[in-house]
Amino acid sequence: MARAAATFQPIRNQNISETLAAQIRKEILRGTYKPGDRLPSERELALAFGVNRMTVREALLKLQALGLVSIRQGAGVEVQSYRDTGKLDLLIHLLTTPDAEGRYDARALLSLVEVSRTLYLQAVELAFERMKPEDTAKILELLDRQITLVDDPDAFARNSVAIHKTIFTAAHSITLRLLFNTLQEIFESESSPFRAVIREELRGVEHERLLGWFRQVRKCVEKRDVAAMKKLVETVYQPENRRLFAEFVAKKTF
Amino acid sequence: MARAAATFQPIRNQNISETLAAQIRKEILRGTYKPGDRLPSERELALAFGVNRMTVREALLKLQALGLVSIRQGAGVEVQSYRDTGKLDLLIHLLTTPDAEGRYDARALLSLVEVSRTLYLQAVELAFERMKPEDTAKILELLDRQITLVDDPDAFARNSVAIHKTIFTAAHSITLRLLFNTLQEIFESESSPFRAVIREELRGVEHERLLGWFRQVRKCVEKRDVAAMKKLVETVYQPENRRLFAEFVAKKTF
DNA sequence: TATGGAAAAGTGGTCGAACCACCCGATCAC
DNA sequence: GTGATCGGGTGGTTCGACCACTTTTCCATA
Repeated sequence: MARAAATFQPIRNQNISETLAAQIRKEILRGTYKPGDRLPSERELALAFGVNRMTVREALLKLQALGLVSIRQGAGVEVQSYRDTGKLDLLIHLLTTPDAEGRYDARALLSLVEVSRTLYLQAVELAFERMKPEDTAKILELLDRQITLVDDPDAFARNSVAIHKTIFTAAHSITLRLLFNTLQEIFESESSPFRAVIREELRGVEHERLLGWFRQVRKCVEKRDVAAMKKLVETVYQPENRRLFAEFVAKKTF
Repeated sequence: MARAAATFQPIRNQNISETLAAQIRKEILRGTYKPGDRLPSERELALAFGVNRMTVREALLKLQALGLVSIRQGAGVEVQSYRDTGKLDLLIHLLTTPDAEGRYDARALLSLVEVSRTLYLQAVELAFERMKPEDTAKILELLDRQITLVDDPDAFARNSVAIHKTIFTAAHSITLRLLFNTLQEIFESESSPFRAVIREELRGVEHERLLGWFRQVRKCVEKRDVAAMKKLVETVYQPENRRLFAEFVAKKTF
């Protein structure tokens, strides 16, 4: 009954427009189309892909929402420099799309970790200040569950995301919450190097040390000890715990 | 020649689909449709608005991208709780859409200021560590220009955004850059209470004090003095400089 | 009576063709 | 050179139809 379900989840309905968007997005991020270039017209793309123009339109609108292209009636679809106009939703694609040489951008991943650390520290600070009894209860419950999951990497990762989400929720800051929602898919995505690096690093940590860390977190939450909690968070980001990550970044791409 | 242009910029092409999206979005944020409710079918909406179903589809896709609704083939369009699924792009709409009683959400604005402060401090820290000669030059140039604009609130605000953008760029962190891009429209939006509050607060500050602040910033940039710079940034967020803002927030909504 | 499953109705997804609104470059008249 | 005009190409919108999927209904069956 309480046993975790088998987590079926293979099927995914491949929207044609989403498939198209992914394909074009990939070409742009790989550099096939450079900023300033004009994409083929909707009619040409429809012909080339063998789909209806409406479907192409929907795909292009998605790229526009990401800030990858600008669409102007009369003029065509122009590729933009994503550094100048890209939205945060683009980040997951930057992390999961290899460049022309098949390598992933390690500096992008580093920048995400840097910002995550900052946001996490702020979330902790606000949460410990504002959280309500039900918030505390839920965090404690998830922490207790986390300790039982050290042997199941996937369940561990999922519960970990749930803990973070609860902390961000407890901060009662809509901006932080929306930010978390936007970044969440990166943490959850299987194809994201983020998950891969985390999993690899966890492999090198002894169970007992990991359990100890979570027990300490639990104490902090119970006592509402912000300072101690922040220190605990910081330890996660300390260089000695980021060995593999540092190696990746040292190579710039991986 | 070097005189600032008159900054014409009124015209804006109102896509029908964007107009539709705005209208439906407004109803959702006002609470006319609550999480779990189903929106009228695409055919019904098309009939009601007197437009084609395709146009309705595009509007709904935009709302889906914001995380406001979930669309499933066969089932309809379901309104979601934006706290759980909303993306960061939704924030500007939360700030600019009044509730059923015509008031704006001051807590949302407060949360944005809190997060902005944190991100800004991190951007400064990274920028001062990584910025290249051309970054420094551009920042100094914009700072010099800023000092000449104290009498023109609009130009002042615009140049201010440009300065922030350059600092975020100098941080050479793609995550921070995309984050800035996503939040930028809030800072620039005329209909955003953000601009209104900033303008109101600036009105109460003596020119000489404002100029002094920017001169100090300039020195920090020249000497790459991170600590001093961060202190300067902090002064902006100190309570005594947030009087009006605090009053707004105290009323919860305004 | 409870259950399983087929049928029906309603939903979003895709299609094709046509027309409208707009941008841009070529051409022309001055 | 300058400005106006025009035509071709682009995205924006419309229409009507069909496909794929979900939900509901309801009937045959155990």
